[in-house]
Order: sequence, then structure tokens, then C-alpha cells
Amino acid sequence: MGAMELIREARPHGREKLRANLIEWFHWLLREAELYDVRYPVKGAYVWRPYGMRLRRHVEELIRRSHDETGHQEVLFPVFIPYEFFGKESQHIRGFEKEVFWVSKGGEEGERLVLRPTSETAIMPMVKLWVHDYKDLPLRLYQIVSVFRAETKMTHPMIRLREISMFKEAHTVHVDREDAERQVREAVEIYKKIFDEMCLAYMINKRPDWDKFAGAEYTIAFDTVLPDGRTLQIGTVHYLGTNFTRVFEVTYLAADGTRRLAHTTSYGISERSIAAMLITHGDDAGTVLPPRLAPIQVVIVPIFYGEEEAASVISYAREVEKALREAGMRVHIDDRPDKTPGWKFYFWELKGVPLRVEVGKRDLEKRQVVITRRDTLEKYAVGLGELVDAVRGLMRTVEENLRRRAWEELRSRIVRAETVEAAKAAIREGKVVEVPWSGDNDCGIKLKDLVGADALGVPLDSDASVGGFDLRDLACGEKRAEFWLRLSERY
RNA sequence: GGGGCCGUAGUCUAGCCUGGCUAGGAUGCGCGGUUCGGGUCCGCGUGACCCCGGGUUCAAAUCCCGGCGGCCCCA
Repeated sequence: MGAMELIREARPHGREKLRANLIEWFHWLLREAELYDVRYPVKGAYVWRPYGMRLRRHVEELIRRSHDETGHQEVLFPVFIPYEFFGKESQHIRGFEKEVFWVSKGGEEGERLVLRPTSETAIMPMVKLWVHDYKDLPLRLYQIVSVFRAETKMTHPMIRLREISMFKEAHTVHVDREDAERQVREAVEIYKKIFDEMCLAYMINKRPDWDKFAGAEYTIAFDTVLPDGRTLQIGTVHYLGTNFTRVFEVTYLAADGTRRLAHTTSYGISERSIAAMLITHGDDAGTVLPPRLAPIQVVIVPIFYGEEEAASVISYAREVEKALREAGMRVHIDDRPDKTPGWKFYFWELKGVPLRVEVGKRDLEKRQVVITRRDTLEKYAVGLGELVDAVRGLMRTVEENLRRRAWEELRSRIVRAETVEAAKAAIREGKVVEVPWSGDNDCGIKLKDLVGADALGVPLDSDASVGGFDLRDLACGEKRAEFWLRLSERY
């Protein structure tokens, strides 16, 4: 980079308002940054506005790319599922029936339809038609669609929805448990990559048995920690065993001539991940978008006094814009004549544009620009010759800083406790707390109730075994502790 | 599941308890001037069937009932 001179030290915006009431702050951000409108008159259903939609499309592109590169094929299934299919798997229907939307009219004589709350029972009957022998496997499908859940708890914009409008659900079919579990591990790797690019920090937890996906053998979840200490589930991966293939009779002809039941997995991500991203990188002035996902990566603000300067400064700004655009960057030049530079600075900081390029008469004369980072508000003077390299380098720096900050915050929030009292205190302080657990279901339920928190499960991102310590299960003192069980307040 | 609070111009909000002037402010928008390297300032103008439905009353944004939607706390 060379000729990049720091002309203002870091002085980032505070996070007091954000921490004081996270949900209020988030509603403010969605409204003021024109991302998403919460005023649509149906509970749990909201509107993506143009700027939010552009952000969402970059996230969808990341998700599509990550799946396409790893042997997944995109499909599109109907929103209707015949009740006959939906009800086939007993655990599945037990888990979802209370929150499924029924279609009260339509469908053929005697046929009842539901709106998909997830698509296992739509996909299985079709997979049965498509899979003949072991050479058709593994089959990896995904779609990005709306799913519907009649949430009884309080709904939250972009977080707890009745219409989840960006549900990426992958469904895979395998010859046996081993290959399906290999897929589960791969799905975890794919999700890590996606969240890494979103600069999100996450825990990977094996959900306790009582909280797994309805119809799954086990569920692995990605949980992030928001700035108020509550955790948010941002992705799940399920091993479904033969629970669905058994009832839908999805079998294949094996190499040895026998007919076998296939094993399946499913895994999902939704717009919750976008909410997590907006919040994680947020501050009292707005949000910061990871440069690779930002609809606008660089905003150029021309600064001029009077009309005689305007022409030359704007023409210089266009020169700068052209150079960045030709280098493949998403650039916007804000040449509105009725807004002052200061006003524009606040406006684009609110919207999370990662870099701002300021050009004025002084810069024109020196053939330079001033670049400001959104995350730290550091300012640099950069010669025109180094412009593209400097912007590229700073985008990388901002991205790395967002990711590093997120992980530091998350790591600082995870603590261990060996008594119920200590665990309670940790929860009160907004921590994720790991407590000794025998692994027994009933003891786990008792334990989370004793502490007064939700169970995220057993860590898969660090050593979960209590190992050398001689610790007792905090709820069942007669039992030896085998694992650390993560507890937190959850959204 | 239980409790509390709230819904007023495009947006944010005061007024509501204790019913009664022309529903006040900020922001936005339009015009004029002044400013422009961190939300310029001043003047004039514009904009609200006070969430919906019903009730009480001479009179309802205000009180009562129901609905819809939102926020907070507890289980």
C-alpha cells in the first residue's frame, strides 16, 4: 500500500444504546436504515425493503455458492403439503402440529393441505421416485423458500417469524448412516464458511435430546451470542436416520443386490443469520456490513463550497468512482446537492457502508482522497495512484476486524460454573455458562430449570468431556458428570 | 401460560390518570436566504378521519368493552 497516511485515530461509536435495549435498537436500525418494515399488519410477517433486499441477495448468493460448490443441487418444491404426507412421521407431526397453518379451502375432495413448516415430508415422496439404486446416492438438494410456523411465543422481526421468508433448507439422501454422518460433518463445515464470511462468531452445540428437531436422531446447532448476552440459534444440522425414509419407503438397490432403506439429513439457515449480522456489528450509529456482502462497499462523498467548486469536485469524484467501479467494487457516489457532507456521513454510517471516500478541493489539488473506515472511523489520506489497492486492503482489514471483534466478544461470554449458584450468577451477567452434567435427560431438564436458563447442549467446538475432574451432575448429585452442558438465555 | 405498559402527521413523540380552547413539539417535505472537511442556522408554508369496532356522555385522543398490532417482566 505504501502511501497511506493515517490522519485520524480510531474513535468508534459507542454501544450504550444498543446494549440498553437490544430489540428496540434493532427495530430502530431496521426502520432508519430502510432495511425492513415491521408495520405489515400480519403478526410475524414483515417486509424486506429495497436496501435490505440487496443485502439479503448477497447473503443468498453466498449460501447458493457454498452449496453449489459442494455438490448440492437447487430445487423448488410447492408450499402445499398434503396432510397425509405431513402426518406420516409420528415424532415430526407431534413436534409441528400445533404450529402448522392449515389451508381451510382448496385441495381436492377430502384432501387437506398444510403450508410447509419445513419440507422433509414434501421432498421424501419425490425422492422415492428419483432414487433407484446406490449410484443415485448421495443425493443433495436444497431450496431457499418461505416456510410457515404459527409461532405462539412473541414474534420478533427477522428473528421469530410466522413466515420465514429466507429458509435455506438442504435435504440429503445417503446409502447408510456412515455416509449420512459424513454429510452432517460436511454441512457443519459449509455453515462455518458461510458464517465466517458474515463475520459471525458461533458456538457449535449438540442439542439435548429433548430439544432436537422433531423427527431427528440428533441435532447440531450453531448459536451466536448477541450483545445483551442472550443467544440466538442461526443454523441447525440434523441427522434423520431412517425415520423419514422408513415411512415414505425410500429404498435403493445396493451393490449386493439387496434393497435397503436410505438415511437422510437436513440442515437449515434463515434470515435470522442476517439479523445476527446486523446486530453483532452494530453500534449506536447504525450497523457495519461485512465488505463482501455490503450492497454498497464504498460511498463517495464530494465536499465543495459553492457552485463554482461543485463542478470540478464532482467531476473528480466521478473519476474516483470510475476507478473503483472498474476494479469491481460496488460504489455509490452521493452527490445530492441538498444534503451537507456531515449529514451524508451519518446517513451512510447508519446503513453500514464499510468504507467512505471523501473528496474535496484540497484532495483534488493533491490528487488524493480521504478514506474513512466505518468500524473504527479511522481516516487515511491516500494518493490517487494507490486508491484501488488501499480500498482493497482496507476492505480486507475491516472484514478481519469485524470477525475478530465478534469472536473476542463471544469467547469472553463463555464461562464455567461448578455450582448452581455460580451458574445463576453467570446467567444474570449475560454469560453462556457450562455446567457439569451426567448426560441423563431428566437430570438435564432439572438442571436447566434449577439454573433458570435454556440448554444449548454439549459443545462440539471444544472438549465437552469433564475429563479428569471428579465432578457431580449439578441436578443429580448421585451421578458422575460426563459432559459440560451449555446454558444461556435464548431468543 | 400469568401480569404490566403502549398504539397520535411520512417518521419519532407530548397530551390520556383528572373528558371541554384551533391536538403541541421534533424530524421530514416545499419555497427563500445562510451554510457546506462530522447531522448549519433562520423565516414562511405543508402535513393527523388521534389503530379498528362498539359503548358511556351535552361533549371522547382521553373513560368502559371487544378486536388487531407492538414492547417489557414473570413461569
